[in-house]
This record gives sequence, structure tokens and C-alpha cells, in this order.
Amino acid sequence: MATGRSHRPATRSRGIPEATVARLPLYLRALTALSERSVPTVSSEELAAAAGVNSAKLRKDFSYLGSYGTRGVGYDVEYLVYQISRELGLTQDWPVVIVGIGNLGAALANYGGFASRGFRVAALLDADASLAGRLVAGLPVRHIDELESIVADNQVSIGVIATPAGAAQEVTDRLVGAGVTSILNFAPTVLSVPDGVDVRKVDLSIELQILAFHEQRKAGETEGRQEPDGDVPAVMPA
Amino acid sequence: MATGRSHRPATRSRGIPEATVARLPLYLRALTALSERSVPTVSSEELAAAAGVNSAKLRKDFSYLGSYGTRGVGYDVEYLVYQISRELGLTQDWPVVIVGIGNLGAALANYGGFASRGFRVAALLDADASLAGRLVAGLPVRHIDELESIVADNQVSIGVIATPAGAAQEVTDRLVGAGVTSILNFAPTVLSVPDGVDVRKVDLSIELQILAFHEQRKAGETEGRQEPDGDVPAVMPA
DNA sequence: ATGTCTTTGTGAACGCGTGCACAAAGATGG
DNA sequence: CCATCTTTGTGCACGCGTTCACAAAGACAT
Ligand SMILES: NC(=O)c1ccc[n+]([C@@H]2O[C@H](COP(=O)([O-])OP(=O)(O)OC[C@H]3O[C@@H](n4cnc5c(N)ncnc54)[C@H](O)[C@@H]3O)[C@@H](O)[C@H]2O)c1
Ligand SMILES: NC(=O)c1ccc[n+]([C@@H]2O[C@H](COP(=O)([O-])OP(=O)(O)OC[C@H]3O[C@@H](n4cnc5c(N)ncnc54)[C@H](O)[C@@H]3O)[C@@H](O)[C@H]2O)c1
Repeated sequence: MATGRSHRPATRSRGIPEATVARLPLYLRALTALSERSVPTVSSEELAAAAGVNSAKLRKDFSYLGSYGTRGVGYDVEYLVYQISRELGLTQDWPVVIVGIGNLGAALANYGGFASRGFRVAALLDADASLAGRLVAGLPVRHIDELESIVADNQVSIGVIATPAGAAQEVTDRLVGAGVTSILNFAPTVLSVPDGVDVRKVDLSIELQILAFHEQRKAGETEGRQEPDGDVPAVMPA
Repeated sequence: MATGRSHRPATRSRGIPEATVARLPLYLRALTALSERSVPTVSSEELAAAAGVNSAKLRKDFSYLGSYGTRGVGYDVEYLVYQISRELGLTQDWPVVIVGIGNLGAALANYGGFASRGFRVAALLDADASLAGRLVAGLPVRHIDELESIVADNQVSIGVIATPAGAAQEVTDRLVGAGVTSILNFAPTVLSVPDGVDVRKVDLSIELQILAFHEQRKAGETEGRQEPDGDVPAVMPA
């Protein structure tokens, strides 16, 4: 079992780097897979390979959580799953509302990855009255006018926006007004929110454009470079 | 200084920083909106506000592309749209295949943001034979066995994966084998690919977990006390 | 116990990204 | 042509994130 040695890192508990936070879910996924195969312990090298990161980086990431490894052995899988889950706040229930039940919103509602962690879809909302009452993924679509009461009644703090871009800011304002403090935005718009509200965006179009950039560079390198120059900076009139 | 000839010029020659590349699509979107309103020029301050970034950062980003601004005036909107489009490779056509036409794949196929830039859906592929021939977003779903010939015939270099996690690596291997060199992965798995192949991932579950982390921190702070430096309002695993 | 072997935890160096602050470029007006 | 005003382009400093490399912690065998 876990060594259970209460060796606190004293003056550090807070201030986990953002980059580390973004990788914790990755480690958690790999660890969950190991757990399901009843693997008792794992080394930083093995786990890093499974998560697709550098092993030193992984060890440093874990060091921010405390010293949960055993030298010469590795990390206790179950214990680490618990520690990371707790750190990410997945040991509690997070009600979520999805706004905009079109193509994407419906797909999100059907996504199993929601419930697998502590996330629970509290409601599906749409402005289209003709959708109201219709079942999507077993849940009835409710009208957007119910937003405020639903958020309040369910203590929803996370909202997912899957409306057209033009409606995203308005929906955001209503969500924030109702008490939501974290937003995941799929609409291609820059949202403005007050301090204290977190926004993360998922933008397919941007991802594709980044891929295209690198793709173009690859193509340019393989064929004879037709670029007019190498690395000379522009014009420097003296 | 140093001799400057080290064996590590990887991404330096033409050297637009990766962080800059990731923001160019954002600028492009804001500029396109201005262009549609027939705005002739824009200052770095205005454009930065529209894109939600710092104006100095924006100017530095543009400086990597060359000097396209006019001091005292700003940037010519149309010209900048063209320059960024060219830099991102959007002046050419990028055929894309989507693999896995389930809930998410169908939503992606219906997404208008594809065609709006240079991206064209060359084919929709799925392993489910009963889907073959069915029209999704006006395109017939083709069987996964046609992958290799479709990729070759259409010179597809970008693939989008929307299959279950278990099938993602196998699909990746086939895509890469057929000649695809850029992959956008929606399945929650770490993909391994040979050098020269770019992979970007979109992972809803990870985004939610990151939001949950910050959400938990906010909740802990408001209950406990405003903390000037480091120590924690102990989170007890009860 | 002692020695050997494995693997963690982290100090330190380095590179990248960010934002300030300002000189210079150029427009505009007299 | 000169003065003034606006806005760009960038040098610089700073902080964050990554990676290397290794001392030390602990398991395990003898
Ligand atoms: N489909 C994709 O794969 C995809 C990918 C990336 C981004 N997006 C973005 O996600 C968003 C949704 O895409 P989609 O394909 O599902 O569009 P969609 O048109 O199918 O669905 C949009 C839904 O939002 C609802 N809606 C409109 N205004 C609303 C409002 N004010 N309040 C509540 N609901 C409102 C509509 O009734 C509709 O049901 C768009 O912004 C799109 O650009 C979609
Ligand atoms: N639905 C979402 O909002 C969402 C969000 C995030 C991530 N994801 C991920 O995206 C993927 C797809 O999600 P979904 O909800 O559309 O699932 P889905 O089950 O509705 O669709 C999966 C499709 O992939 C096809 N498929 C299975 N194996 C295949 C193979 N070897 N080759 C080609 N096609 C194959 C299936 O026939 C099916 O049509 C999953 O990995 C899911 O975890 C989905």
C-alpha cells in the first residue's frame, strides 16, 4: 500500500504552475487505465511514456503535489489517482449546463467523457422554442429563459457555450449574471468577462490553421526553396 | 559572440514563434470582421482589443511577418488579411478527411468554419458499413477501406480523427501510412506518430478538468480567507 | 548490517514568451 | 520646410516552463 509517510513539503502546497495543471488530467487518464489493469505501481519513466511527456517534467509536476513516490519503486497508482483527482477537484460533483443544442451541442450532450469524471449535465438550453422538451441524450432541452433559475437551483458554476458566434457574448453575460464562474466556449468569438471568471476556448478552425501553417512549411522545405531570403531581417536603412 | 553554428536550427530559419502562429488566426478573424465593415486601417491598439491580446504583443507578432504598418496611422486591413492568410497557407486549398462519423464527426462535417478558410472536406470515413453512402452535410459517408485511395487521389495531408479512443491509433497509422502529415485528434488518447507528422488534440474532458481545478480554488479562497501569500486553507478529504 | 541497484526529487542552466517603455518613422497641419 | 502628434517597431528585463544531470532515498539481496 501507500507508504503514508506524512512528509509535507511545508511551504509550497499552493501555486501549482498552470502548465502542470493542464497536464494533470493527462496523467490521470493514463493512471486510470493502469488502475483498470490492476497495475499496483508505475515508474515516472513508464507513466511519462504513456502520457506522452518527458519523465523529468512528470516528476517535477508531481513534486508540486507533494512527495508521493517511493525511490527505487515508483508511484502507487491508486494513491496517485486519488491525489490528482482531489487536486483537480474531481472528488466533488460539478453540475454543468450546455447552451446551444445544435449539431455540436447535441454531440457534447452525448459525450460520455462528461459523466466519467465528476461532471454532470444539469441542463441543456436552447433559444429555439421548437426544441423545448425534446430529448437529447436522455435529457429534455429547456428554453433559454430558464437559464437563471436552473443555474441558481442547481448551483451550476460551469457553462458550456455551443451557440452561434453572434449569440455567445449575450449568453455569456447571462451565465455570468446567474452565477457561473467558468465557461468553456466553442463559438469562434472573443468573450469578455469580469475578473474572477475563467474562460477556456476550443476552436477547431484555429487548430486547422495552425496545422496548415506547419504543413505549408513542410511542403516548402521539401521542394526547392523559393523563398527570397534566409534569415536576413527586413530592410535596415542607415 | 559564439560561432552561432550549432546543430539545432530546427525551427529557427524562418522562425515565426509558435505562440505567434497560434495567434495569427485570431488576428485574421478580427481583421476579416473589420474588412467586412469596410474599415480601411486599424491601429495595433484597436486590433489588439478586438482579438483580446496585449497591443505590444500584437505588434511584435506582426514584426515577425515584416513591417506592414505605417507609423502614425496603423495597419492596412486588406493588406494584413492577405499577408496573414498567405503566411498561414490559407491562400491554397487544403483537402481534409474526417474519420469517424458519429455524433461529433457529423457535427464537424456540418461545421461551416471548414469551408470558410481554405479547408475542404474531401471525404467522410467510417468503419460502420451501414453508414456507407448515407449523406452527412451533403457528402456521402465512405467506408474506411477507401482511406488509402482517397488520401492518395486527393492529395490529402490533413486528417481529423473523431473515432472512439480505442480506434484512434490504428486510424492514425493508416492515415500516416497513406501520406497524411497533420492530424487533429478529438479522441482522448495519446497518439504516437513518426517524425515529421504534426498532431494537435482537442480534448473537452481536459478543458473541463482545468476549469474545475480553478473553480475549486476559487471556492476554497472565498470560504477561507483572502490569502496574501502561500499557505492553504486546508482541504480536508473527509 | 552492509552493499548494490533503481528511481525519485530537485538544483541549475537555458530558452521562450510577455509586456514595458521609448526612439524613430511618418502623417498632418501651418 | 518645420513643428507637432500619432503610432509603429523593438531593445530589454523579467518570469515561466523545460530539460539535464545527479545526490540521496529507499528497496532488496546477501
Ligand atoms: N459543429 C462543429 O463541429 C463546430 C466546431 C467548432 C466550432 N463550432 C461552433 O459551435 C457553435 C455551434 O455550432 P453548431 O454546428 O452546433 O451550430 P448549430 O446552428 O447547429 O447550433 C446552434 C444552436 O444554438 C441555438 N442558439 C442560437 N442562439 C441562441 C441563444 N441566444 N441562446 C441559446 N441558444 C441559441 C440554436 O437554436 C441552435 O440550436 C458555433 O458557434 C460554431 O461556430 C462548431
Ligand atoms: N461527442 C463529443 O462531444 C466529444 C467530445 C470530446 C471528445 N469526443 C471524442 O470523440 C470521439 C467520437 O465521439 P462521438 O461522440 O462522435 O462517438 P460516436 O460513437 O458517436 O462515433 C464514433 C464513430 O466512429 C466510428 N468508428 C469506430 N471505429 C472506427 C474505425 N476504426 N475507423 C473508422 N471509424 C470508426 C463509429 O462507427 C462511429 O460512427 C470519441 O473518441 C470521443 O471520446 C467526443
